[in-house]
Amino acid sequence: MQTSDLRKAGLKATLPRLKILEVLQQNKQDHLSAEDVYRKLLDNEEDIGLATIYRVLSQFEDAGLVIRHHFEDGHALFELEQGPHDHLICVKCGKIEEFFDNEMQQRQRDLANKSGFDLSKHTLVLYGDCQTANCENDTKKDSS
Amino acid sequence: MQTSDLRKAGLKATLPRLKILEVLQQNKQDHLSAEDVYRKLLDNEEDIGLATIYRVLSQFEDAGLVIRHHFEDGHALFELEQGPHDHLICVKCGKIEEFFDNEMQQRQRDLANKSGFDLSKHTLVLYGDCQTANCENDTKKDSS
DNA sequence: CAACTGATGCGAATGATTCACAATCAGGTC
DNA sequence: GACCTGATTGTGAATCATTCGCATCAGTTG
Ligand SMILES: [Mn+2]
Ligand SMILES: [Mn+2]
Ligand SMILES: [Zn+2]
Ligand SMILES: [Zn+2]
Repeated sequence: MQTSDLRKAGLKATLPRLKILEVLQQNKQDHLSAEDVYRKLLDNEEDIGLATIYRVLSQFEDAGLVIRHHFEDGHALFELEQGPHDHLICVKCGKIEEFFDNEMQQRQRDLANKSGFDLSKHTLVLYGDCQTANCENDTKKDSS
Repeated sequence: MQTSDLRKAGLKATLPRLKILEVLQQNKQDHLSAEDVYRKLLDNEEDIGLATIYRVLSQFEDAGLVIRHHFEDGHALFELEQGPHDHLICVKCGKIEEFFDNEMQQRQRDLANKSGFDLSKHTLVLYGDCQTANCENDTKKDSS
């Protein structure tokens, strides 16, 4: 039960929070907007106010449970914290892939230090053409 | 004269466009919001509508004259295109430094290829504590 | 310098996100 | 278990950055 996850984060285990966490866990692989979460909850007969979703996602972010991204369109996308990784986004179909490269992380740390910064986090997004068969058709509209 | 820059980009050399371009050139080192540009123009007695600034900045972006960034707050910041470089942002004072690392770029290309992507651009931002004496006071856009 | 066409300026519209606040709930206390 | 109290929620209104609509205006071309 994720009740303990919430308690551990210093948050009361309320129903909205449990349901939102559940949606995030069921979509580990995706990057969801607040609206996406809202819709998925509605599909599940859970009518939770959009403002609550925004509030809870921010609380989760503060608690280190989720990561908020601002990819190129400026809108926020959320995902469950699952360890460090970076993103590869297809500029044609919008597909988002994840990857992790230790050597790159190391080099980033070195570069930051070289400028006198104490690195705390980073954002790396690679944009390109995924060149797959089903690209382009599937134009930027995935869910469920 | 930057009139030729605009013509070359296929844009009419109008006064608003020339003035906006001028502001960008006078602030090469900064990353300006549309509002910032608007204010700087007002300071210069140039009263250009904010909507025009947004429109022109987008046109400049399409023409490859400027780069639009969405750093963590989601709001757009613009800068004149001046060749590839990445950013280092102080999480305390908001200072933005630039750097370029060829080896990193190479590694990014390799990683993208490994996933079958044809890399077209990337975004790398390192966040950390700049640890300088005038950090924290200088708070450019911070509050709390 | 007239005509054509695109560009501007304004204010209204939009869309994502936040706020205000009264009603409700979770979690500890007897 | 009932009670209390502060935290949390739902609702709608408010905000903020950004975009649109449209009447007017200005560059460019010949
Ligand atoms: Mn991810
Ligand atoms: Mn820059
Ligand atoms: Zn694709
Ligand atoms: Zn600093």
